[in-house]
Order: sequence, then C-alpha cells, then structure tokens
Amino acid sequence: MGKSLGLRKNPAKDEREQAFKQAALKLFSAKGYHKTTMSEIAMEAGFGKGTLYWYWKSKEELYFALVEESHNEFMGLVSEAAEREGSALEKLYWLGNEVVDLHYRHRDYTKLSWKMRAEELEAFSPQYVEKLRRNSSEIKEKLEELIAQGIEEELLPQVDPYYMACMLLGLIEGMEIQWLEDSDSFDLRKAMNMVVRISSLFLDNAREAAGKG
Amino acid sequence: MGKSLGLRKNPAKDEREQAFKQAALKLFSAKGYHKTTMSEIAMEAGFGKGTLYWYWKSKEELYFALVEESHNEFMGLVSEAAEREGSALEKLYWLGNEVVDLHYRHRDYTKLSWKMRAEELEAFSPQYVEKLRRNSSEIKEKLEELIAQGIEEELLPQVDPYYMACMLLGLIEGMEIQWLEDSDSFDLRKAMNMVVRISSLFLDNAREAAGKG
DNA sequence: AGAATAAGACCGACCGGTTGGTCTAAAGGA
DNA sequence: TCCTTTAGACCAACCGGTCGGTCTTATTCT
Repeated sequence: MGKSLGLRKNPAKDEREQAFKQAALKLFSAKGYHKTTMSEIAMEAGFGKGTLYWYWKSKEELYFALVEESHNEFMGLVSEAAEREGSALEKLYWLGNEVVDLHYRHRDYTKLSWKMRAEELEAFSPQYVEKLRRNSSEIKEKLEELIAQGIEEELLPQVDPYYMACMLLGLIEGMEIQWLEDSDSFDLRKAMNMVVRISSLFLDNAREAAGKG
Repeated sequence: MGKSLGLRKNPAKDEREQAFKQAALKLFSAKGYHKTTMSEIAMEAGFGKGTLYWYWKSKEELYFALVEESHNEFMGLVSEAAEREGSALEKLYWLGNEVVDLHYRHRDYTKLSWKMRAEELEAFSPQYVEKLRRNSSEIKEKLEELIAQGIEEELLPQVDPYYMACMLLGLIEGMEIQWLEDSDSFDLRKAMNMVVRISSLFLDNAREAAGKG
C-alpha cells in the first residue's frame, strides 16, 4: 500500500504561465477579447489548446489576470505618489510623469485596459466585474485624497475634489486614447509636459491674484 | 437592366430603415457590436431576420451607418461653432456646452461611438476604416483652427495648436468616459461648467499677468 | 545503474452551442 | 398575375471548453 506520495513540482510552470500571459497580452491588446481565440493564444505561445487549459481555467480568468496586473501597476504608482514627501502638487506632477513612463514601457497593457473599458461588463462573471469596480474606485479615491490635500495646502483652488479627480483621470485617459490612436503625431510625454507647464502657470497666477485680492 | 426609372418606391422604406436603425442603436450601444446578433435587432424592430437583410446588406453596414450618423452630429456642432460670430474663446465655450447637450440628448450614440473606438478597426472593411479616419482628422483640424484663431487673438497662450486640440479632445472624451461609466456620481454638465470656469479664470489671470509683465 | 512505475504535461479531435448570412416560399398589393 | 416584401428554417463557420490518450520525466525498486 502506501504508494508513493511523490508529488512533483513542475519546474517549467512559471515559464509556461509567463509564455501564455505574454501571448495573450499580445493578442488581446491587438484584437480585443472577443476576436482573440484560445487556440490562437496557445499557438502564439507555442503549445496546444489543451495545454493552455491545463494552466488556465478559462478565457475569462486569463484575461482578467492581465487586466489585474495592469491595474496593479497603475495603482502602485498612485500609492507611491501619495506616500512621497512633498506637497500635493509635487506628488501629482511626479505621478503624471511616472504614468507616462509606465505607458511607454507597457503600451500593450495600456491598450488592453483601454479595450477592456469598452467591453460590456455584464457579460463577464460578477466576481470579476466587482473587482473591476473596486479597482476603479480605489484609484479615484486615492486621487481625490491627493487633491483634497492640495486644496488644504492652498496649492489648488477650492473645487469639488471628487469632480477634480474624475476630470484629471479623464484628461489622462483621454490623452492616452489620442496617443494610442496616433502615436506618431501625438507624443504623450510632450502632452504631459504641456499639462504640467500650463497647470503650474495657472496655479502660480491664481495664487498671486488671490494674494493681491 | 431594370430600375430604369427607379420609380415604384416602397413607401414604408424610410420607416423600416428607421425602425431597424433605432433597434440596432439600442442594442449595439447596450451590448457592443459582437454581442449583438442580427436576429435580436430584427426582433427588437418587430420583424424577421430576413426582412432586416432585405434592407441592410450586412451587420457591418448597419453598424457603420450608425457610427457615421453619430460622427456627423458631432462634426456638425464643431462646424457650427467655427462659423459663429465672436471670439475663438466664445466659440469654444459654446461648443463645450453644445457637446454636453448632444451627449445628454443622445446618450446611446455616445456609448456606441465609444465602444466603436475600442474595436480593432483592421477587422472591418477598408472603406469604412478610411471614412472613420477622415472624420477623426476633420474634427481635429477644425478644432486646431479654432485654437490657432484664439492664439492669434491673444486669448489663448502660445502653445502648439495641434497638441492643444488633441488635449482638448482628450479631455472631453475622457470626461465622457467617466460619465458613461458612472452617470450617477459624475454629472457631465457640471464637469463642463467647471472646465469653463477654471479655463476663464486661468486665461484672465494669464492675460493680466502678461499685461503687467 | 537500469528497469519499472507513477505523475502530470501536452495534444488536438471533438462536442454543443451560437451566429452571420442565405434561400425559399408565402403574403400582399397593384 | 407578377413583383415586392416578409418570415424563419436552414447552413456553414467558428469557438470555448472537454476528453481520451500519449509522451516525458522524476521517483522508486531491485
């Protein structure tokens, strides 16, 4: 009896998962969720479909693993910004620059997230949708805190922090779109620099005007 | 061959086409292109699938007819703004308000366009893609002209007009996204008012500072 | 060490369901 | 009667996911 308990670890597991994720990222970001098939992903990774399903439970799970990674990377930056030393304004400018870097480094992730935003969420399993919603709120909340801090420090004008957070997020995401659609004529880095330059100009003038008023 | 005189028109033709377009708009905007079926559209319009295909050559054609209508409506506003009396700034503020109205009036169109933006265009017929690209450029060009005018009139600071146009478009589209995703807590009209208020504050201060410098 | 055996990684044919598009026949109108 | 319009059964292609089976490799036995 007994029988060996020889559980075996798969030495190639990480390697495989990485290969599948990379293939999936490439295809999902290029063609979107629905137009990418599991066979394609498997083939792109150099394996059969059955093997892909050995490592991933479903298409949905694979997809959301990527979406989650993308979110985490962005969220990491926002958290790091919040924890930095300095004024809220300095934090926001730092964040802006880092976000641009991130997008340049991981253009595929940006494209994936962007396509995901246009998918009809109702078609996915509730647990994933819920997760997404939480992620989105998390970012907005952190951003809102930063802006509230800036208002407290009198570096930003008295505006509704929540709206300001949404608008800031909107501006960044909107610029991402322009960049994704035509990277040759629209340089995201240059655009971000313009935003920062104009913002500081505005805020300086506003403080000066307020000081005189 | 036949149709020599093209007479004998179907009196119900316009009515049918409208019914199908309305049904398609409702479903496409709610579920996206891929998850909407032609049978559903036909049923929603109150006809059989065969009838739908009597009026429309393909799913693609029907979809792009809607996308184009949406685009035309937006483009119409931009053109109207450009032709108005007044300064570039007045035109831009007017445009901002009208755009918000348009979105409130035709939320479905907004949602449809938005979903379309995330589709991979390569999957559609080249003629449609070309048309879309032209439309998009047209809007950016018109916006760029308006901004250039504003700079000439010294109402706007000296910035690259093309970049400014992209950023403005990005801001608006980004705010649309926030609004589409959570209309309850983010009121597009209120956000636009904030943008206008902050902009004029900024521009007033900048001109004042420049005047003193 | 070398054979035997167990674990599990891998494959791709296949299945059930779906969907864009077609075909044919009936209904309606002039 | 003849042409237009309508309906929905039907078809072929596609796709996510499964399954039986094979092949590789680590472990155990002698």
